[in-house]
Amino acid sequence: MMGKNLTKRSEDYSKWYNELVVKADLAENSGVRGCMVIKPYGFAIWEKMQAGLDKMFKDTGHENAYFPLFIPKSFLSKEASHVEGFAKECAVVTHYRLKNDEDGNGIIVDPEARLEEELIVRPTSETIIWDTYRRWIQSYRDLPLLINQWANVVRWEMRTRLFLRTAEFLWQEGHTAHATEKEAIEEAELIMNVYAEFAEEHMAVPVIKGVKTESERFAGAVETYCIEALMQDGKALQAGTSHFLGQNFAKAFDVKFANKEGKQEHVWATSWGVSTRLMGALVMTHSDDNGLVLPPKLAPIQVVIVPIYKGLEQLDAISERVKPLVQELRSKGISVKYDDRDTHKPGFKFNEYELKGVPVRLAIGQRDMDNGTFEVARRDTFEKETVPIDEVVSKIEFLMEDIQRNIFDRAHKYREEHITEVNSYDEFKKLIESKGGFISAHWDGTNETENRIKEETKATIRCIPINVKNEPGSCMVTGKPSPYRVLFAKAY
RNA sequence: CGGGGUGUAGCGUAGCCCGGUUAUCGCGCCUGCUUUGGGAGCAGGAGGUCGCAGGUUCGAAUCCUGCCACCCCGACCA
Repeated sequence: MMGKNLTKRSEDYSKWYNELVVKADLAENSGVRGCMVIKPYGFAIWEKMQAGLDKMFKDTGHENAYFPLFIPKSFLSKEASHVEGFAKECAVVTHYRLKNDEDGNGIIVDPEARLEEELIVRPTSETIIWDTYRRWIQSYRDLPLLINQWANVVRWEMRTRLFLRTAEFLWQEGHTAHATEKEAIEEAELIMNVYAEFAEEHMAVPVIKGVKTESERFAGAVETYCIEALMQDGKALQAGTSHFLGQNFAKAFDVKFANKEGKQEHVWATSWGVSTRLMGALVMTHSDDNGLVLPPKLAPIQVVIVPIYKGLEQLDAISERVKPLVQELRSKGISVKYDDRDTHKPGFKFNEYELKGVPVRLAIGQRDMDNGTFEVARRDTFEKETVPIDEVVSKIEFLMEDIQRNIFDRAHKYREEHITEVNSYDEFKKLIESKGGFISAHWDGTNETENRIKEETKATIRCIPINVKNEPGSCMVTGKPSPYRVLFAKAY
């Protein structure tokens, strides 16, 4: 089944999901158009992501709240570019009742039960939140308002992809209100940095921080900050966005506050979000042909212990030796599974936990019982080592750090090797089709050129990197002046 | 939404063009014995509204119509 060289061949991305991810038991298609079922093991990874992000939000002064799933249609149309961006992909609730059909067609929508105003299933919550904020904000003393919500949203996409673009997805969306423009911009930048830190420190996924060009910007934003990751097949993935919304929503929803001088001003806003798409990023960054490779910080099971035995007597003896080790590891906050199922052979279990990406595997059989050792195997490099019992805990503590660091370094090296500077459009076209990855090139700053490149090569400007160095040059397409290089890639 | 493709047991599939016994095979599942340091072997067994609804026909998995879902390409997008 496995071993089909998925990592190098996944320009056919469905291989990732239909063979690798699903067989690793993370998720499956639900049969509802474009929706997925996230299975327990996959959801456990998401819960760890949630916990990590949530702590970072709270540490930076944010609070959680919850807003309604349904948005009155009229709300959505208040911010012009916002509605334009989302109108084409909204699920709409028009009725509130079913009934038995008199002509025997079973249950039908009761035509009598039409809503006076249709409700939109939220594609994002800016509108309903800003309608609420209007009532919550009166004075500069009410600011800043720093709120996040964990929720599901629905976007009726024409085409869906497991994890990367499902019709319904789980995410967090932050919505903040500030007294000054400067403070709001700082908030948007802060969150971009939080996202980048989470991606790199927790997910071990290296990202490039940057801002979007006008055409890639969020509907209703003045500036969109983003983190961009590179997958093993050479395609880029937008992993998170943070938007400076200016006063667009404040004006559309009439959210004003009295400043210290008693004058009414519109507030300045941000919104930001990451979604279950991060699960896709995690899988497509680290996995190999044997299945998932999970960073220890996000692995639901960090250490699995597999006994190798003949007969229940041996199993009992092994269990006795394993028990105190499990206790000690748990007391150190390491999640351990002792798999003493008698229904599967050790070899089967080895493969199963590799498929699931468990970072460290311990095996113990008669040989180890006699020698007072465990066999310690790491998922990222497949290295195996025999370790004396009293060194096992420190070995595992070392591996938790080392695997986390190693898979980041590996992904980072790959990413660095796939950022190519290019000075001619011919070279650009060649590279985007062959090597892929990010291409750093000069662009004249116009929509027209960006669109032309997209039409001719399918590559888009992923971002203008935040730490871009001034390097005047000329646009690879038009030859017009360009102040710095931007990053292009084919993207998911 | 446009083009192409698919839907048969939990999973993967043969059969469909050219309608005709009891719908094929593998994995998985159940029972028993032997196994257990890298996905076990043998023997026996269970499991099917052939995506859904109509139609043609003596007879439909197979032909026709409609619908639904999924996959690929395009447009769109976290």
